[in-house]
Amino acid sequence: MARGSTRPTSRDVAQAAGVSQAAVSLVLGDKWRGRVSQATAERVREAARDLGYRPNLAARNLRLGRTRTVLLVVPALTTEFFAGVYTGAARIAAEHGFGVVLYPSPEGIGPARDPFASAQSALDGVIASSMAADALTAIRGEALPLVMLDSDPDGSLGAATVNLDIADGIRQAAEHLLSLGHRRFLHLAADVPSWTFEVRARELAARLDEVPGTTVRTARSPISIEGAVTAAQAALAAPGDRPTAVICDDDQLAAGTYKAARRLGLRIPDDLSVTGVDDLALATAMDPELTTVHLNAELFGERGMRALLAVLEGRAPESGDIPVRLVLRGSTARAG
Amino acid sequence: MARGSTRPTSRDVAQAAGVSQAAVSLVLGDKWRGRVSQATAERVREAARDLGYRPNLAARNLRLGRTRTVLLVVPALTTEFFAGVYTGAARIAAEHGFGVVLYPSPEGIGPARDPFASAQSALDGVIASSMAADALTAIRGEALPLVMLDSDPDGSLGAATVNLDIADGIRQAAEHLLSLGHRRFLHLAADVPSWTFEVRARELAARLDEVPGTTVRTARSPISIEGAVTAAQAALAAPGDRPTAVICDDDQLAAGTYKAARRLGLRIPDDLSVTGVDDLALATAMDPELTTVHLNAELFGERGMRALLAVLEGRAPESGDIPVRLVLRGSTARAG
DNA sequence: GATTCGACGTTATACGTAAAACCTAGGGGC
DNA sequence: GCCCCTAGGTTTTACGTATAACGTCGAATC
Repeated sequence: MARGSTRPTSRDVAQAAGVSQAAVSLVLGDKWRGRVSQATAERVREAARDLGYRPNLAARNLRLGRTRTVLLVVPALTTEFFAGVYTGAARIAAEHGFGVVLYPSPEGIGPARDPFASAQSALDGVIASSMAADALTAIRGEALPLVMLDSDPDGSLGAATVNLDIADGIRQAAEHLLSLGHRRFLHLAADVPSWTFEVRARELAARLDEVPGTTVRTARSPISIEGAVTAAQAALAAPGDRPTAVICDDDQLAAGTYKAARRLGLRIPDDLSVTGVDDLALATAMDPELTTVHLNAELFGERGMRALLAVLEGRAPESGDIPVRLVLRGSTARAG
Repeated sequence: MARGSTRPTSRDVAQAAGVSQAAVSLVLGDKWRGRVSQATAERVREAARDLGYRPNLAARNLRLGRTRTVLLVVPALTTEFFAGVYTGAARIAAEHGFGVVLYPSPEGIGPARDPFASAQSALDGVIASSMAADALTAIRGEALPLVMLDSDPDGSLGAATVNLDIADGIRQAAEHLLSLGHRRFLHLAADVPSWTFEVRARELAARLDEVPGTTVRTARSPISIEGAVTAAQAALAAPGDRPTAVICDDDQLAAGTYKAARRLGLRIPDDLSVTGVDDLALATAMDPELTTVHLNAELFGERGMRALLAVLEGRAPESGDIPVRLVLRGSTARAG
């Protein structure tokens, strides 16, 4: 195809078709109705095909002042959750002629590298998870159209937000465990400063406060299976009456709790009920399968992208949280 | 910062500093030794800072004809393996002033969407996993500098390859199980056409053929925990002497095998030994912990990026496969 | 005192595209 | 016969940057 030398430009196509460069631009940009004859348009398209012409995106972006590319800033890709968010966002983007570039907040790449230098590409807008804390300040400075995922609607300084109804999910989990007779809880919380985790803590405390006789311990852990093992083990082995139910901020923490329970000789769900949040593949791989709050990651990404498109077009984004639901499996049982 | 109107250009900076646009370019491009006085350079830098100037990447890319951006094409982001590859590649890229854009091969986005349209950005080169099959033909057509990950060194048409020494890993696993007395094997293979899986099958067959009295069944499964459950269950329950050891193409398949074993009432490792490949976080979360071939994903990404940089500079990429090692844990035991 | 030279800049140009402004011929209306 | 309109193009310009080519002025060389 490419003759080894340099890529063909629209001028090369014009020459091959015997027209001006402007005509090529009109035809290929589909703006030729009434400006170029049917026959000429066909000649141009044929020449472009023969030469293997691909428009130079740098030139187009420069000319148009926009790139039809948005950045998706995520905390990490160590679980399939944000992969799902990306899939949803990319699908909607593709339907509107946009591309999505992923920016996983760097761990070990360097101290808070600038996402915009990294993407090396001008951007029309940004979708950012509130969990990608170190990238957020840089994003703010750019004054780009911005949609925040799982972020405080009041504290987001006017940026559009798209949220999962995580409060309702935690409420469902608490309700479920209460109805099974549990009264002594452990909240295994993610040690990450993000609204989405603050909500979990607030909602859980609020609900359990309403029920007389309940107690709740809180332990904090980094979001990883290994980290959760030590945190859960310490919290479960602490003096005082042992909790009978553990509410984990996500499925990885729940997996760590399983391992901690094994080490302590506790059986799930007989001695200890456990719930998670996310519904990763991990959740059904464990023994017993994990009762967890299912999050629709792809829908989350879709809604995020739709909101950004709305912002870009000056429309108001769709409002309302995305519903979630507790999936009952084998890790929860009647308090013994 | 940006006054709500439009972003400042190098010309705005020039005006603010009382110099020409060319001088701004020289100073900010660090090419001013002997061409601009120290004092003027400082004035320019200050003006740029005050205005919040950011160079327009589209313009720079157009002018230079390169983008210092490479594309990393991966099959999926459902495990942390390719997240590690990205981290390694991005680290090396950053050291050389490059950015890395991730392109997860689409599942459900559309029929083989063009990665280059998607990235919406001109690219200097591509690093592609051989597992991202549907994207590969599009990549070939672009005649871009290309590095293949885990691809057949002979069949890659001259593209540079960087490979894990997966053959050695499988050999270590087979050796380990043979030394424990196992003779009846199940190979749970990934149902994905990729060199990296062909190598596993070939190497395993070759090693077991050398030992008289061994038998090996093969089952194929899509790469997911759920998919592996059915495949492993069927293969283990098939008529004939049951295998005593299962060699899985990756850890997700191993996790599925655990679940299948539970359903069949088989205990690991007493009734069944299991090995995997990858060493995901999953591997140590399972009970018992999984004996598996540890792959250094970050090093893999680093080597891939280094090879691409070499290609871009016309040097020969470093050769030699990346070593791997079997990590012994609790899922393998003496054949009963 | 003419020449050279380095320090310090400026002017001009090109990258490839999109689109506004312009041109030309032929036909229809009056 | 003149005017205007439309179809079917072309010429020109601008996007913002990097850099090659070109000045200028004072000091140093011979």
